[in-house]
Amino acid sequence: MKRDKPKYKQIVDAAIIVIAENGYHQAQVSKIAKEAGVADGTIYLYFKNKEDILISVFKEKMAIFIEDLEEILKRNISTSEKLFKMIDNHFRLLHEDRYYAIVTQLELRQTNKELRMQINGVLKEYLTLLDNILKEGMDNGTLDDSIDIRLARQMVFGTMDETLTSWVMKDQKYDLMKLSVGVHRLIMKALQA
Amino acid sequence: MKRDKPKYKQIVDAAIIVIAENGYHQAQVSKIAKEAGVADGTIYLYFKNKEDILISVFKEKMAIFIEDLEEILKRNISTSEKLFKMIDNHFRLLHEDRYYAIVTQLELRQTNKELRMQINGVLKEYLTLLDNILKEGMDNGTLDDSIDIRLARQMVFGTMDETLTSWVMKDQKYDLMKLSVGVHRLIMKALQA
Amino acid sequence: MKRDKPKYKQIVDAAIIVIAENGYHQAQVSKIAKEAGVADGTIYLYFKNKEDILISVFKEKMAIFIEDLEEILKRNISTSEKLFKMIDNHFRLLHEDRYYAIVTQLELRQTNKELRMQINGVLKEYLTLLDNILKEGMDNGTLDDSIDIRLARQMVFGTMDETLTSWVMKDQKYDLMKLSVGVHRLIMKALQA
Amino acid sequence: MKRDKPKYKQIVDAAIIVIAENGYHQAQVSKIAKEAGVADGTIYLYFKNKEDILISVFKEKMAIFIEDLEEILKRNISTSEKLFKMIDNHFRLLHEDRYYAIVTQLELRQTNKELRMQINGVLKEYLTLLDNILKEGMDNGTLDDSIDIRLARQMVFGTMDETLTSWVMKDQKYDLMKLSVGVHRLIMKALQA
DNA sequence: CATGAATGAGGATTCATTCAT
DNA sequence: CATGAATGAATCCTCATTCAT
Repeated sequence: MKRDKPKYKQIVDAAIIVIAENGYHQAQVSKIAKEAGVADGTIYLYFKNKEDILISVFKEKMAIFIEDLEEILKRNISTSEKLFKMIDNHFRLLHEDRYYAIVTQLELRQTNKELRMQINGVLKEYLTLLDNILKEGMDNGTLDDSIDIRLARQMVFGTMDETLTSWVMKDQKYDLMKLSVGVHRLIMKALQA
Repeated sequence: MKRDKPKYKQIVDAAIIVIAENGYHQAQVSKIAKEAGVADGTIYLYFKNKEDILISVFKEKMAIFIEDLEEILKRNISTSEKLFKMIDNHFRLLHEDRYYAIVTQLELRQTNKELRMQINGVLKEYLTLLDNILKEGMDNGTLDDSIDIRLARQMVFGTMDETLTSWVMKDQKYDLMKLSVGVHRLIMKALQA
Repeated sequence: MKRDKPKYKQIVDAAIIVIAENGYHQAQVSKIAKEAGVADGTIYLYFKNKEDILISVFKEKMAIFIEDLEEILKRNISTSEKLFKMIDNHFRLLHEDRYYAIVTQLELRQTNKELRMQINGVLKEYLTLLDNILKEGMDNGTLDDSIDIRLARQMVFGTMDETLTSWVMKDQKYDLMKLSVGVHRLIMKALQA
Repeated sequence: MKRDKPKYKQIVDAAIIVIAENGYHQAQVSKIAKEAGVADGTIYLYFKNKEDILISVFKEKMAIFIEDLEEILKRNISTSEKLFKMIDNHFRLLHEDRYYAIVTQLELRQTNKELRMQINGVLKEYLTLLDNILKEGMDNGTLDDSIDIRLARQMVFGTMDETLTSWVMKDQKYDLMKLSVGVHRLIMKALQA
């Protein structure tokens, strides 16, 4: 499996750094190769083309988000706590990797429609898990089941996304981790039964 | 004033159509010029460069959003009603101009960081008016004044934005106008005192 | 019409020189542009792509061959004389343009199959005129009408082509024009009734 | 001797197949290696470089042409019969190996000037044998000794070559072997005393 | 004011060849 | 002898912008 080889990871990590530091449009393949410490041509032994690198950047990291969220879902805790853990973990993962935060919140959105469609496909899995928490909450009486599930999801994700993008655009100057409590409280107030 | 001349408006309108129909990356200056019925060079008599056209596209339309919102703020109605009018009017303006909806929610986000910083500058005026509604609500006891104003704003705008983007990405297949009531109710529930 | 503009001809002429001097695979677009005294991008105002330049090189010159041959066909001279004029004129045109001789006899044959198919399409018109001379000769009793017309044509063209290629590969060191009499005599002997 | 080892032949045969099936420009070394069932690097134990493979392809087969022609020359038959046997054998060898026919008549001509010079060197030996037949014919009074020997050779080879190329380009749809009689007759008529 | 022909910088990708194992 | 992962040079084309008319 190619993605288990060390150079695969080297290149994905290099891509994140190069995109974060130079911006999406200035992230040339040769720059990524140099950062990864491999020849330009080596990139193409592991990736079909440049787009394939970008998809992989998103997928590799998103896998961690999904894995964490699946673990949270399995825990024997309340719906409210699950939502808090989701928000807090999501914020934490971006807080811990400032390069990745820039890449997902700003740079990867500059891609063409086709690439974004693929990114959305990956994102969908994450949003489905969020839907599962929301449904569970509506079923167990914690959340207001008269609220449209899609609207609820858009509110949760929209609020998180806007909060994260603002934080990144302000050069991550304030403490993101302090915000998860407030975001959770607001969301719970909006959704509770 | 250049922006009062007929060709200025011709070019801005042409840009919206060309971007919406071809996507941001396929919206060449020559295509915009052709759609506007002017020569390529004429564009540069009215705009500094291509970025300037895009900023203007955003500014011209955003002026209407701001004008409408200022009018709403002046009305002698409750804070809740003001928020509803804001959401409903915002949705309506995008609902009425499907091209502009595509351009703001999808295409204009593919621009580089610098351009988006400028767009955010324009957007800020609109968000300040939203802040004014929120402050007013907190002052008159309608809204919970323990909520951080920035967080409240991010929730309101994030929810609206996520709702609009989903609608555009689903090819505007369902009725956006029906959603304003639900969005307003959710937001009020989250923010009310 | 683009091909009437001076730059069109400039570029075609430059392409012939660059290909002849550097070889087909070393004839970069930028080299052709430099030789033509225009910017790289200007090439693409007159030609769809690099292949289009090469087709045009062949077409432009071949038009002269065809025009001349059509004129020869109309003359009130014997079949033998027509064949001689064809050979002599063909040799003369390549003799007068040493660059074009290299390009057609050596370099243009290195192209891919697709391009050669297109070149053959242009060449076909010339060979059809040759067929007309041969048919006329068979009809008026000058040439042996028991010879397969296709074979006759292949003999005439094959002999000319081999003669020309040998001359070019020997760096055009001997006098090509002296050969047309011998080639004509040999061909007439082979074909005469 | 490297060329006696089994892998040498494997690689040459693989090259013919790969070039015939994919075309010269799509015949990558890695494809040839795969077809031959060896590693890419192994190619370079038997050949100096890619060009060297192509030369060898030509040489290996041309050796058969030459061997056959030498045998024909030794026979106690007339000059006319020798010429017929040469043409008939040449056609037959290409008729029996459709891949090689494609490679020599079409694909190997797409090579650069330098490689074709080398190919011509190999071909020269064959053409010298042809010259010997022609000289013999002129000496024994069968052929017209006033014809320039080089011109005679160009006519013979040019006619054969043009006939073969046409046959290959028409996808070898008609029976090549039936053409040798006609080609021989035409050539004899042209050259006879 | 308006035109549109001309400019020229910039980058993803392929593939022959090498060399450590 | 044999392998195959790694190398890195090399090029066509687009399109925002200019400026002579």
